[in-house]
Amino acid sequence: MPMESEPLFPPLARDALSQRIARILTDAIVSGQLKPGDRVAESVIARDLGVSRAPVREAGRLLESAGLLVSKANRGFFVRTIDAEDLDALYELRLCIEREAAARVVREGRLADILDPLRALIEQMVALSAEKRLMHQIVVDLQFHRLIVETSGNQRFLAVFDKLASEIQACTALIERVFDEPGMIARNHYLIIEALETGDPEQARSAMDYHIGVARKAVVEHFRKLEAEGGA
Amino acid sequence: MPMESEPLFPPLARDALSQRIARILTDAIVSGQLKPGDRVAESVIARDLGVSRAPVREAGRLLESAGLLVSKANRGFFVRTIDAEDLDALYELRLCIEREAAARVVREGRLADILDPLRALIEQMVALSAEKRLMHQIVVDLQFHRLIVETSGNQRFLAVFDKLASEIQACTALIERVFDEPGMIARNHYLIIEALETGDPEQARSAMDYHIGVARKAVVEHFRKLEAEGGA
DNA sequence: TCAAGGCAAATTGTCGACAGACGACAATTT
DNA sequence: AAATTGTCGTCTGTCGACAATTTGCCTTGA
Repeated sequence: MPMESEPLFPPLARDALSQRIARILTDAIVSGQLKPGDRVAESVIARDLGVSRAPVREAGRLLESAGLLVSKANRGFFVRTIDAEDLDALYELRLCIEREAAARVVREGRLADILDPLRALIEQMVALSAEKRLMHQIVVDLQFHRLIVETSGNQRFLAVFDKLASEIQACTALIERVFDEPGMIARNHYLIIEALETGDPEQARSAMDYHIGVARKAVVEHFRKLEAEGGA
Repeated sequence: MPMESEPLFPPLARDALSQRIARILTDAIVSGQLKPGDRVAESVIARDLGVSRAPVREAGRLLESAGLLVSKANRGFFVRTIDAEDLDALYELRLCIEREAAARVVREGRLADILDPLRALIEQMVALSAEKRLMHQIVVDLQFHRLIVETSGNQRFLAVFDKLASEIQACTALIERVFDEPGMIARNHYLIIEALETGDPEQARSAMDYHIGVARKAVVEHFRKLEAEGGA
């Protein structure tokens, strides 16, 4: 007899145009087709896609709350611009969350559940780094961190992280290659695992502090340079 | 000669319909007219208010990203339910943010800018506490904390705090009177100010830790009791 | 009596249309 | 020539209508 708890056919995601449209727009932003500050007019998108404006609008709101778009009254949506200061604030928030999440994972003894997946993700990163596929590497990087936050068991942490992650990913096209010391970033993640393995929440916390601190400094500096040259 | 930096006429904020509707719904939720789990049907609201469904929908999305509503596909909006575990996670997140914000305020020497307003807010709280106007007191309480987060200068912190605050406020109708030791909560805020005045970020951090920790425990316990008796 | 299936009401998802708001450019004044 | 005002096209905010989906009820059959 069939277990009804195991859906043989997942719900055939016809969940609505709006979600599909949101994905299309997201891809366009992440891939750099749409650049920060670009206007995203409902009517234009709707015409192009051959749908009415309603689902486009819906998708816009979705991406707005994801932090990828901003809307001005009576003017519609624009791709969110982000400056170095903003990025710095973002990373500081990320720090607060992940620091605590790492400590929680250790404290509640959940580390064993995810050690293997974490290691697998690092290996993926190393491989991608060797192939110079930075954008893809960043995705896996975020998956690594997400897994830790998810395992912390605090749903709120995860929600905030996901929002931050989507914004970070949206910057990928701008980041290009921040630092390319081959496989360095990837391998640095082993330090996090080691700290987690000590079983000491405080060490987990400070390892995460350090790791994110490094990324923060690198990314923010990179952005400051971009602003200095291309800046208004 | 007129200073053009001083606008004689402020921008005549004529919020869109959707914003007004969002406010109406928010009030209904905060005041307890709409209870957690209640259905909020677009069509019904639209009929009642005498507008079309579009702005109601918009308002729904707004409150969804504020965390007051949730939406199920093809089923519409429902007032968000919140359980003790969820509240606990919420307070843990709040802790992470405010702890760091307090430290930042001290570190960047911004305390002097807000000492007076903070004291004024505490006095308001004391007064409201004496009048047993708990719901109003909570609003002022949140303003106190918001001012600190705002002054920290990290926009991300503020954004997250505002979202959390709106959810906390939405629970007010359920919290009723958690603990009523007259003026106790209000006066406890002086401890925070004292810690901030030491100029030591670490003390600021731990004062905030303690303060929010107390609130967290009280609120969560209160909720557990509610669940135990009224629980499904 | 109860389960299965189907029908009807209600509600959301989507659409095309219209009026008002905004930005850009042209016309006008100083 | 610079600044102000008038005009126009484009886009959003809102609307009413239709299609698709869900839910609860009612019928039907064992």
